[in-house]
Amino acid sequence: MAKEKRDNQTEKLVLEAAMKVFTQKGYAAARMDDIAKEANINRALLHYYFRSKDKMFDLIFEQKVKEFFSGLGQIVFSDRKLEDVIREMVKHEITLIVANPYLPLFVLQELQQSPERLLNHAKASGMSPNLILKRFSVLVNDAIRSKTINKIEPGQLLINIMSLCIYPMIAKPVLKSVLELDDKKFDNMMAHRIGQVSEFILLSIKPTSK
Amino acid sequence: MAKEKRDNQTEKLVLEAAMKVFTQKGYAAARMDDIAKEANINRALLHYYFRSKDKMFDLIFEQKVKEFFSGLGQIVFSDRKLEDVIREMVKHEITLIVANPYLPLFVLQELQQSPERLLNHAKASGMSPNLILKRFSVLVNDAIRSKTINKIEPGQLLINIMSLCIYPMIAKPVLKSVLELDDKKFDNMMAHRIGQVSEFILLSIKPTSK
DNA sequence: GTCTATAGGGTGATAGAC
DNA sequence: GTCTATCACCCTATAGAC
Repeated sequence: MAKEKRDNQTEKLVLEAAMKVFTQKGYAAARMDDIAKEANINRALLHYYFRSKDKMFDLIFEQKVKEFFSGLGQIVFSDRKLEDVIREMVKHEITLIVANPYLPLFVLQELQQSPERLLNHAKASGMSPNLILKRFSVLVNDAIRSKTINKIEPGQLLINIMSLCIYPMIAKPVLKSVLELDDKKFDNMMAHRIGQVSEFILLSIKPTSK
Repeated sequence: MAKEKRDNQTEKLVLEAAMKVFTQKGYAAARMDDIAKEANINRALLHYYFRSKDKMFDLIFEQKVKEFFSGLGQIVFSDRKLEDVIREMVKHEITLIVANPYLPLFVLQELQQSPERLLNHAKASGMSPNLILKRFSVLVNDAIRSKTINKIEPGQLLINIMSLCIYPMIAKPVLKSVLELDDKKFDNMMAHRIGQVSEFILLSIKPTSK
């Protein structure tokens, strides 16, 4: 029972351990030994399941990039009006990020080293970032034309939304210190931001002269 | 002339090379050999000037944290009205970051590994992040009381400002791909954002019923 | 101050017993 | 499938000649 029930569960176990170590330390600082210990497993077994550190990393990175981008597509391509789309985007992004605190920094860090990986992986997720922008632009420009919102460049607005959702978690150590929060209070603050950020954005694009 | 004029210039040369390599690759992935080559110098010389990789790193990291935080203090403690303070903050942050593209990701990445370093270094810069927040809160709360702006939590507003300025550079590879920009156009876009972001923020906090 | 050579420790990967 | 032992390489750091 101790040594048998595992089999193909082990692979999953190892992947989770690797995910944790890679995302927290980055590729270069991650040690095969860290991953092995995290999974309560022998170092040699890692190579038995996934030939090399590189192979393991690629597997995880690809999956994480998908997580990072997918979901947005569904929201943007729904038939909701812009205001609700924005609310949904903010809620989706912040929720995802609170559940995966190390994800954004990890993805962005590794992406600097080899930016070309982005396109491949994102496309493999069935929803390219470009498509999302194109659709979002249509929504924004329609809203501008119908005077539902103020004039704003769709690309800038999209950047603003992402920034407001993602950056705070990346800067967690700074913010914890500056705002004098412990981990629990920090998470509460992030949840609180779902409403705050939506309001902040919607107030900004609301037509000035009603 | 080739081997002599250096002397104490070499130290500076090496620090610049180290800064470049460390900020681009992070501590773990940075190689002493990379730094040596970047500085056109022998590997052993690095240890002659700065005993170890760690010592070198600390020196650079401390300086970069200072860059990251200083300047904000002067702006916040000036006598300008909130609107101008915000404009100045945005301009200062984006300008600093465009000039040091790898700085934010580097600082934030290394900060995750050892968050406690933040307080020491930030305080050593003579302007603790906490002080900045305290002062900023006074400005915001005064403006709220005098109906100059809408009600908003000062901490949230500060986070928003930082997010909108810093995140885009961290996500540069993603944005270049999504917005289909080359390096030159990306820098132009960031410069363009100085005005865009200021407007975005000020519109959001502007009193609704004038 | 600057170089070459090398020590010393760590890390990814493999061989081979069970 | 799982383990121990070990190889081969890489990287930091130092010793010592010049």
